[in-house]
Amino acid sequence: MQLHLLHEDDFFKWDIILKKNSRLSLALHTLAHMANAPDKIRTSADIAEHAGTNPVVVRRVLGHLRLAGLLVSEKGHAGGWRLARSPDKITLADVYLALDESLISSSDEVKSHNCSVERALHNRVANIMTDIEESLLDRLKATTIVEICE
Amino acid sequence: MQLHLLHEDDFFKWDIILKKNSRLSLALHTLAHMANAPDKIRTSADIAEHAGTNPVVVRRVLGHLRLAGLLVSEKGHAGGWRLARSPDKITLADVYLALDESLISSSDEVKSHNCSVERALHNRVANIMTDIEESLLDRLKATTIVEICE
DNA sequence: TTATTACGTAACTATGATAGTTACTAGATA
DNA sequence: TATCTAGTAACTATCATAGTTACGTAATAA
Repeated sequence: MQLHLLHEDDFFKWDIILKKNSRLSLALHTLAHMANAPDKIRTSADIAEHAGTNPVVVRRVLGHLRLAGLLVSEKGHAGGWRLARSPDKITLADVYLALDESLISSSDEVKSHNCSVERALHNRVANIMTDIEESLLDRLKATTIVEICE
Repeated sequence: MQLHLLHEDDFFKWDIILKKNSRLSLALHTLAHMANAPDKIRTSADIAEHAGTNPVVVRRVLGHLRLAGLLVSEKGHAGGWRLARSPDKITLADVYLALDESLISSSDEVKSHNCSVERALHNRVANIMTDIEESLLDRLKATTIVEICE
């Protein structure tokens, strides 16, 4: 434990996210359904029931999509969620980015590495992961949420 | 909570690993140092001290590399760890695979999805991630642990 | 105007993955 | 035979995430 406290920054960690991450699943699943009936307004309760989760979790996740301009939400009677634009204008990359997902940890640019080997290793892997993430985004950009339902 | 219990399999989750995963960091860092002095035998205690972690954690992680034939370990006096083959024959991909890392969860082929949209979405994303992982492995294969120190 | 509906969000709890730790066994060597 | 080191089981600690409760805010129907 002392070791951890003394050396916790010694190691870089290039973090790849999405592990057991259901936010992207929830977001894409919901958007895909919305793409099938773009005018229908859905409540977080309905979405949550279909997805097998909690309305608060739904509002939490879809809130990111609202901030990114992919969804709009309305309060009160007959309120709920709907697409903010045509579903053929929403790509998987839009959703990925809206949720701040990234293969590389943002805490990556963490404190300097004491060890030159560590620095070199970090640079190598960071370069690779940056390229890979770019490839991933290119692929995600090539698919819209409409295409999922076809 | 009941919802979770009732519907926990409703959602697919394509898991991408490495998040906050220090196993790969520890493995590569250690191998890179070993590549600098291939004949030197290092104890898990020495490695742990340099890495700022625990000898048991080191043995646990390096054990995977031993099973994969990248390292050998010896017990007793003057025992410890060393490379099993020339460092220019060990690529980053070897290490990645030795640790059973994968961008895609192995629990991905989980129970059937009740929802056709979910199935379609899963297939789309799984295809993309499979391709991306292949690209990643290609990139990792192109770098050996020797090159890190140069 | 008031009741109802639904989002927005804070604060807390539960779960699960991972690392850290202790303690022991097995094997090798001085 | 004493010492050193790996191997490993079992436990604890930490942290990220999801789930939950509770309440405030806004919109609308009556």
